Amino acid sequence: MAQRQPMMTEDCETTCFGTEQDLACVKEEMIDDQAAASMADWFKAFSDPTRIRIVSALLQRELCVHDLTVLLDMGQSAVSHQLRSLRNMRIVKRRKQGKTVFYSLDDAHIEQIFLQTLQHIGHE
Amino acid sequence: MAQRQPMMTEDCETTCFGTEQDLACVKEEMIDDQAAASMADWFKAFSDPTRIRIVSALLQRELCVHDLTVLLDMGQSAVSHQLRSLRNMRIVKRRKQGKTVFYSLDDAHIEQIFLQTLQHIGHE
DNA sequence: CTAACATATGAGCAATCATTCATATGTTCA
DNA sequence: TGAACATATGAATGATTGCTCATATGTTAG
Repeated sequence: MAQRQPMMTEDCETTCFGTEQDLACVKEEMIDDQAAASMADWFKAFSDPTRIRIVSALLQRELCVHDLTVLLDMGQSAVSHQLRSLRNMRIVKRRKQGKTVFYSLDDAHIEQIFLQTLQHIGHE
Repeated sequence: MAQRQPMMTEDCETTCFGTEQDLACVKEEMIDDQAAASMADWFKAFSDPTRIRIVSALLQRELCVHDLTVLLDMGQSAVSHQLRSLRNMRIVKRRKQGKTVFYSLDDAHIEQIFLQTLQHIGHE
């Protein structure tokens, strides 16, 4: 625990390869905290099976909430909650028509990201 | 709550656009549950700022655990725990050299995914 | 062998999350 | 207006997560 302080000075040049300068250089190129948080949030939006399935359905066409509950075989409230977070992340948008609310994708890149990831997962 | 049963039969053709057949067709094309879970897990691996920062550092070069703790300004245990989950997801691999363990990326696609996402987040 | 070091890991804890339940809002139809 | 419907939302709850603390494992030097 108290080994952190002495490490910074000299040891690092001997134990790990690279000098302090090299480390500083890596730090310079690293993503900043805010960007890291944004990026994590973006991935987090897709980090749940229910949301993945919703996006997968909406990739095919616009759908109302009820149809999504049927497709996902889930309660209306659960679907609605997830749609809200997808909406907050600007992944999904809504269109109201009478009593019904239709949801569709709000981001042109999603299909590409989706297919790319599917392919990546595919060969495992 | 009890409105789900009657919905399935006729209402859907009137309230939401599309017939039951159309819905069945969407369901057919939807991602299956297992693939949805895999995909969610993959995204989950990148859904935390600490892991994003680790990957960001490793994108530049191989690094030992200690150097990562310095770069991230975090406790050794926290970094080690996150490295383990990245390792379990095959995002990161390790190479042992004496006392030191060096980590590096284990997936060629990560840089592409990373840059693509950064670009996506960028214009907001 | 022992001491110092580098990393890994299990338990505990606070925070976040996904779902359910109950209810609210808003729309259409009679 | 009132009833039925479609969706949204707040509270409660169980599960998961990310971190800390303490300690274990493994390595090297003396």
